[in-house]
Amino acid sequence: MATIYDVAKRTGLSASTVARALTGNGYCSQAAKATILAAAEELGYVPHQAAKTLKNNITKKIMLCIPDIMNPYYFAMIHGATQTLERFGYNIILGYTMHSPKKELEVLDSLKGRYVDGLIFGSFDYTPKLLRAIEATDLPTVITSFYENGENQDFYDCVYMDQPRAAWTATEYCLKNGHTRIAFLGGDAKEQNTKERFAGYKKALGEAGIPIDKALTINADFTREGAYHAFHNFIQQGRECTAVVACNDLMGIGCMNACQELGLDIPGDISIVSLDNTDYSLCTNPAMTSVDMMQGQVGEEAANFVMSRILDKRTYQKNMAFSPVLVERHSVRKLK
Amino acid sequence: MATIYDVAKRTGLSASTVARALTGNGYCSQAAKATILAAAEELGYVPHQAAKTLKNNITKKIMLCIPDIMNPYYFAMIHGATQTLERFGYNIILGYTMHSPKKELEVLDSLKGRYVDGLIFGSFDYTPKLLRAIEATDLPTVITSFYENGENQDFYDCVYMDQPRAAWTATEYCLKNGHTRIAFLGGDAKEQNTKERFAGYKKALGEAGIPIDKALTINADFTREGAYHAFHNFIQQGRECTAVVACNDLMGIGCMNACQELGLDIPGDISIVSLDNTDYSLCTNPAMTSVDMMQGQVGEEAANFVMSRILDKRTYQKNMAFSPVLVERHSVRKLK
DNA sequence: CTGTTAGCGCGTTCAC
DNA sequence: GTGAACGCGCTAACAG
Repeated sequence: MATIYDVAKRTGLSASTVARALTGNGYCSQAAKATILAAAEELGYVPHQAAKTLKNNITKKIMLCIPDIMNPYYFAMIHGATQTLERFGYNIILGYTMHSPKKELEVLDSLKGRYVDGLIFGSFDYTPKLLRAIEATDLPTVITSFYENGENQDFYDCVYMDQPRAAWTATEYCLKNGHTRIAFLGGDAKEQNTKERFAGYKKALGEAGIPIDKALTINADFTREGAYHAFHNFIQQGRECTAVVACNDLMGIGCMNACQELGLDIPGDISIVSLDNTDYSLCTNPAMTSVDMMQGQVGEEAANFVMSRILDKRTYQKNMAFSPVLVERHSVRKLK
Repeated sequence: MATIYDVAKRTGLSASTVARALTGNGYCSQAAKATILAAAEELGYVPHQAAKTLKNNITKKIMLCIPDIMNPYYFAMIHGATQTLERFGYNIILGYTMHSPKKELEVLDSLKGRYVDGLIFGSFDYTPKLLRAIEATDLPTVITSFYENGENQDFYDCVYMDQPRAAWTATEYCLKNGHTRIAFLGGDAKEQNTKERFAGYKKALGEAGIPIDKALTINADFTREGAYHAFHNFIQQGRECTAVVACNDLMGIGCMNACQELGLDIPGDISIVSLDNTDYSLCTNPAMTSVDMMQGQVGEEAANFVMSRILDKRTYQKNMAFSPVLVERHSVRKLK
């Protein structure tokens, strides 16, 4: 690999002149610059990243940390973030926490080696402990949920979908179509994610004057299989509902699978609305009505937010919430 | 950030003793080691990655380059590679070539900055030019297709699914079930990927003594929408087939969408087999028979192959082909 | 067993 | 305008 010293030797100039010519910082005659550029080209000179980093502490890399690589929910986010960061000449390092709090802390700990300039972090469940670990990295950070730390909030931004509103939108749509017995199909009730979505569901029912029926709350695990079994049980226990709000597309599909097996028609017998609006909702038959969570935009803005912290050295907090958009398809029956 | 010098000062020992204690290379008394470890812990010392890299030229990063982030086909591959590399303490840097030859060359060129130790590269279309660009990176490389360069093959490995065999398997399955008018739904006929799959389709028909009918070849673009329109046209032009071999799940689903809209029953009127076996094939109704391309294993082995080039300094070529496995579901009618 | 020294490649002083 | 010199943090060679 050619270094600036090779270029210096070739041109008869010194290494520091070469450095100035190449970076554009400091004085350098036009003539010298031209010969240097030509020589660099000839030698195939490319600056050594590690040497630059050691000098300026700039890695040109951002870690994007997500709970689950196989979940299509995150595809659009990765896409959006990648596209935006590329314009800044930044690369993404993928972090993968496998839905495990322990793994999250491990990944964050490894970041202390300063091999990235910033962090975009997605989790199902923010805790004070997690936030402390994020703060300890001392990295410009954006989290993809809204979370109030209580104390110091300035070290991270929130770019997120308004989760309660998304669930509210789905529930409200069922109500508007005349449904009153609406089941909620969520994940672990203790995780922030499910809590927020449940809150939106509850709010919509409350506004319609319908009390919460605990028997209509189903807790699964955000997977198709999990939801399939959970909904199968639900029906076999004799529970009755005319509509289901599923907390993600995967669970919406699991629910559909169960209905098909049990001979229940969709939307004739059971209506389904899910959250996410990934491509999965186009694959089902009938196509599934789903609430778009705009993960592409979340990824883009999250990237813009980290970059503004890095480039403009912003040190105060900025948050940005997106509002969900319901995409109507054919999985909900109009009762009125 | 604490450095070894901070630890040295704290313990009253020299920086090199600290380095030896921390890396485990070279002599260091147990007593010294204990105090050093304790001090390092206290100070929250973490080695600076860039400094290490500058010294040993080891980045502990692999670039994984794929054509399309939104395509679920690649997610199992990312997953497999990530899991394997993690065991080696390696991270993935995501490269995204957007299905564009120009972008591929750009990404490869950027790699000359030596910010990764190895490369796993996926493309739809390998060309001599592309291979030359890969060779120019001078990086241990695995490509996820089989491609014969003609000249120097030693600088890269191939870890791949046997594509012709995958298409052969799908076609053979239709034949075995009594179908004879079988359409081929592929991508751009000029790209290696579609060519290989078409070859398998052709071989299966040939073995059954059925001539290729050009009218039954449909060229779309590997997307759901593209396949939807292409198949819609196909039917409206009055072309007739009893089965379709779709080159990926997305196109299989597009084909299903078209059938549903045209009032064609699946599998009653049209049978569909696709390649990929992503989670998408479980979302449809009926569930889609699909050929598993084992992308998870491809990702894992590709990672193992790069690592063996890096760690064991292997310089000769190794290739590995996987054989596809058909996963039978309910989208194909048994005519006999 | 430990400390001194030098260098990885680059960028930024500071003299000239 | 340009070059010499130094340091980012770490490691390896050598000397003690």
